[in-house]
Amino acid sequence: MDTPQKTQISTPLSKFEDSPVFNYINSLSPIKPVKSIHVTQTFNPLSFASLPSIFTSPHVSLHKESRFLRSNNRTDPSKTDSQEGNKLSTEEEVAIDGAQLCDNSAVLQESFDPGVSIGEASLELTNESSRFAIEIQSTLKYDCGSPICDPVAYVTETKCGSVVPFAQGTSEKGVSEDGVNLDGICQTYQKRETTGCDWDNLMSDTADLLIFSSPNDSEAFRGLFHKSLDSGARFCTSLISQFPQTIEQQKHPSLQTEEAGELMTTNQTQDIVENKCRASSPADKVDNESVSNLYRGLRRRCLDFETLGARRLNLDTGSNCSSSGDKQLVPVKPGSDSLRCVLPGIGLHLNALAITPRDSKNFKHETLSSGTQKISFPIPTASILPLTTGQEAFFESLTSASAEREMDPAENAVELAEDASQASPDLVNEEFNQNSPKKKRRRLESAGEGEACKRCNCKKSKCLKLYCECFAAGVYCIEPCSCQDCFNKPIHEDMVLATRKQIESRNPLAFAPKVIRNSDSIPEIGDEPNKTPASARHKRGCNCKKSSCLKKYCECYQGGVGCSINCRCEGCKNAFGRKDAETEGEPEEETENCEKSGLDITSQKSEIFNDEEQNPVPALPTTPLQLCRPLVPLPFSSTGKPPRSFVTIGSSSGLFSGQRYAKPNILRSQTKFEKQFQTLPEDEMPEILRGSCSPSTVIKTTSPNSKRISPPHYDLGSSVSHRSGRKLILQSIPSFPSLTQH
DNA sequence: GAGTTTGAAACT
DNA sequence: CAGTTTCAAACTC
Repeated sequence: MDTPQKTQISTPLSKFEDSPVFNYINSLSPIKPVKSIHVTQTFNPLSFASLPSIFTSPHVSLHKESRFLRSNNRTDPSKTDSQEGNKLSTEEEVAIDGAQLCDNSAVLQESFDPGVSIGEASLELTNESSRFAIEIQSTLKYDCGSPICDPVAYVTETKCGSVVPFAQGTSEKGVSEDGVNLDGICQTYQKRETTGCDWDNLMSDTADLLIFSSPNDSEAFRGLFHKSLDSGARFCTSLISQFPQTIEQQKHPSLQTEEAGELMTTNQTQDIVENKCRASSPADKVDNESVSNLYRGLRRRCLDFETLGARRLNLDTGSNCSSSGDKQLVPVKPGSDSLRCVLPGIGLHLNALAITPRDSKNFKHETLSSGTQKISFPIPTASILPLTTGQEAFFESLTSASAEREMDPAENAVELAEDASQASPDLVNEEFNQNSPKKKRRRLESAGEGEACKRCNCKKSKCLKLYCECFAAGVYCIEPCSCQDCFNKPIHEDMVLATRKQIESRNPLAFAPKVIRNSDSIPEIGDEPNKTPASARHKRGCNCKKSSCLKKYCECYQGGVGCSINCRCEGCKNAFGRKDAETEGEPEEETENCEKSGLDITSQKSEIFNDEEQNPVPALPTTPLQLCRPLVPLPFSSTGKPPRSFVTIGSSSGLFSGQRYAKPNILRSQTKFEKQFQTLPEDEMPEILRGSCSPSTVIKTTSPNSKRISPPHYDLGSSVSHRSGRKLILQSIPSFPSLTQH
């Protein structure tokens, strides 16, 4: 019955150790560090089979999942207690949650405590990571199929004294099985329960949000990674700090450090819960839930960071978060895409920068298709890493998994548009799976044809007409091009510029992106269903007659956007959004917007952006984002090159960020257009906003500033769902304080 | 890899 | 603006 861990770790519980319930719980599962693999599993059920034995059971996930589900159900009397099979009652689970919270705090403390031993820290972290993964899984509701639960482990591991009460609280009905003091128990229990419930509810309720949020998290990770020295913990801390610190600070004024911040996460939550519990009114409970949800979302993010931080800790013995796990970062690194195609001397046009969901899509596609890859991924990584400890590997895998996770959720829930960030995953994937032909192919594509690295095959146009993709994209032809008699080279700059000028004179928007994408709304081109981002449309529309807008012949389709009223296509079946669908209910605002944007100089029809309408696929009710997204299979498969000219409008997206690419010679004439487009983001923004929802599609890792509006009804959730983790946090912050004050 | 299909670009 | 031609990508075999 007594696990070694229990003896060692659960000192505070001594009082309650004797309780049958407690013992029972302890007996259920020895504490085991959970491997990050779970995360992967979470997003890819298929991968379960391939899980290495190394990792502790998927059961945990199952348990957690069930746990969350239950929590959800809790509100709903008709909850299904498949979990009853798990020997832990709901209350127990609640207790576990509470324990978990405590554990988290403890873990955090320890992990960031300089004095803490690495091994210990890593263990803690591992658990945390596992939890995190589990939670994610739960959110996704993947059924792991295993009843086994680690929740116990939480209890056992819990270093918080609070755990005890929580365990006691297991008697939800107020009856203490142990005979423990009911008063204390009840109170504690209520707190715990609330906490647990809230968390659970949050998890389950916000499953959608989570899905979306994870990308955000990923972004956050990326951000962290980018800040090589910045620790994830710090990031988390900052996030946390934004939260109603008041409460926590009041209690822990001294907590200013990262550690404190993390602690605050849990502590605050508890405090809030406490307060809520004290307020017995149902209304309060509701509020509490929302608050807790907020916390939860926060916590989730924090966990990610925490994990990272932990990982760092492992890597950097002694130095907290001093250095970020580069390995993780590398894969996640948003800028990776840029690396691919950066070719010195080659100018990059806005169009070129514009898009490129494809790579990322491909990446996703591959990953999804082969569940094993994801799973295997962590292992190789671990092996690659110098890390000797399994935990290290674990962290590594976790990290990578988290990175993938970002993408997966998006895919699963809805097709999220891809960003540069995704491209990076692509790289990662490639790195780890170089063996597969697909990857190779992709690599070639990305390397040679990537957005910035278009390759043309012109024979008669001399690459000085829009026929030439390179030219159209505003880039010089480069080695990979198979063009003949090419004049689109720096050597012929004058000619190129002159030609461009000529073309522009004929059509000022000739070099403008054909598809304007909101950075946030980039549709995924992968195999997943897509939706057209509300803000993204082909400016001029297509004219397809035979392809039904289902092939790349269609510029709209190629661009990953739905057809609009601007299109003159026949028999439109654009997976990203059919013309007819769009026409049915497009707001006229769009038109205004377009006109304002100046893109419509050519008197192009206004773009219509209503994903919902366009997308026949029912949106997920819970998440605003989901609502917007169409679940259309992603058209672009691995091979797709980026569409000719797409512009991602957004803070981070390629368009402007793309300028980072050296754009030496390229067509200075462009500047005019560039200016135009630069204005676009803002102009477009209204469109985005107008769109019932910004297509959750995207996760622009790089765009912290992306303008976006959270859907009206979702206070917390909406904010959470948005891509940029920071952004989300900020949004949530305002609401949060008010809630906490309750 | 060659040939066909397709639709945008260019031209009239 | 509409019709035709040119062109190169996308696609098929």
